[in-house]
Amino acid sequence: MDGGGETSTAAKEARGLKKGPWTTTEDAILTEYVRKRGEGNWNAVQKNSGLLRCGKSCRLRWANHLRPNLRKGSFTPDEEKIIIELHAKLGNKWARMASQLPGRTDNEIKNYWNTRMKRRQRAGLPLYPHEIQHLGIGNDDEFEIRCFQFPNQDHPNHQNMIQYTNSSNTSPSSSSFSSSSSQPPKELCLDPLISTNPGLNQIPNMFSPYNNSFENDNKQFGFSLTFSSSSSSNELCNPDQLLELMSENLDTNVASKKDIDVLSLMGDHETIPSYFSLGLDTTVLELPSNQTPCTSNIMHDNNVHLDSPAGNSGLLDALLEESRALSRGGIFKDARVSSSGLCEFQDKRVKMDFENRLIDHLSSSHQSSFESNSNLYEKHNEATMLKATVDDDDDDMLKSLLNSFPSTTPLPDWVEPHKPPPSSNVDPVASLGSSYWRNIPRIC
DNA sequence: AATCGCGACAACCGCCTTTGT
DNA sequence: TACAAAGGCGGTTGTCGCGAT
Repeated sequence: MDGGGETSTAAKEARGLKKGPWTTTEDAILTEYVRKRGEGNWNAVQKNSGLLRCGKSCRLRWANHLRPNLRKGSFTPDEEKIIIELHAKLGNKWARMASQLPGRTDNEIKNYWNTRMKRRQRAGLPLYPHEIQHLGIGNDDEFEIRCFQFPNQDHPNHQNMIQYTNSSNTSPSSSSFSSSSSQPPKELCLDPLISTNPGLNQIPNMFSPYNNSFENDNKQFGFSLTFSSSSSSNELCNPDQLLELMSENLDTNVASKKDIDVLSLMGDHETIPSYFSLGLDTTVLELPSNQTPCTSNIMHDNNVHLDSPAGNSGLLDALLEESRALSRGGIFKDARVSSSGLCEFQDKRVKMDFENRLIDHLSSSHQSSFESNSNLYEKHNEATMLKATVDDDDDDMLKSLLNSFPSTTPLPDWVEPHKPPPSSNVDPVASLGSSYWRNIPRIC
């Protein structure tokens, strides 16, 4: 985490400064020096102690290995949980994370995280457990937004994370906007296949426009969705009815997973990308380890901006390339409007992603009622978790889900309010696509 | 027994920020 | 205000040990 600075390797060697692992003798000298003179003024260590190490190397050695109250050994489960949560909240701010973990160094945390990331990447798992996504934007004076494309079955070993840092004091609450005031966030570029953290700003409203086969009459719900299923119901039912229904629709094999830990189901069994947070006023682009920085702007089709990698690992090159390819083709290359006017998505991941987002949104809107009824809450969690694994063709389930929430359910920010059907001379596919891309904010 | 892959860890590099003059 | 030095940070690389093949 430290070192170099103004002193090049050649210069150090020319000055007779040592590199490489520290010996116990050097450690003893440094420890004794700090004991006598205290921390700081590290460049004076060499002069005053005879230690042939540059100041930064001394500081690093002291901070990471010699200073008192350091905790050694593996991270505890609690510490791991904290790290994951902090990373979801802060990104690669190792020093800040370390400040939350007494006795741990930024280097330790960074090493842990990078190792973990690689491991999960190989396993095709998302970086964050599902519940962590809700922590993505905290209450700090700054918040960061990350977008991820997690590995999935179609794109194994591809992982993308772009982090946007808000330098203003914009609060999370002020960054979201209601559906009625459709003020878009500051532009961001997003991979269209990357899903959006529920309740945060907007995402592609690929389901909303010009569909009428299934339309919720409730004005407060105020949006329409279309399903290929021929059945429809405008009856509202309560959440537990939904849960009953969802449970009934789960196949027995899936239902047998009831004993599986809920959180692990949420995080590790997702088969589609389902995390990321959107934010406003993005000003700084940061890229964690193994990720690709934006260095030059490339404008692709559909006004989506993506940046070319520079000096990154091959992994990120691949990720960016995939992202670009998806952007060029557009998610709507798979969208078709059938003769019946139903929007069908050939890429089921898109639909599943939408469904899961909606589930998250609706459930979070009713978190309090769930929490007041632990059994119901547990059931809901179970159903939600298992939803990710059930047959995504089951549109009845989603329909019932939508109908099941009370009329006071707020409209997700990312669902466009219901609009009257367009005139017949409007190409529904074109409308859909333009609507979608219009709502893709950009960065860069 | 040799090799390979992987995880854990330590250390360095280069850049940026802060501080002092 | 400008400059240089010191300190801090994130990214990257190298090494070592261990288990699997």
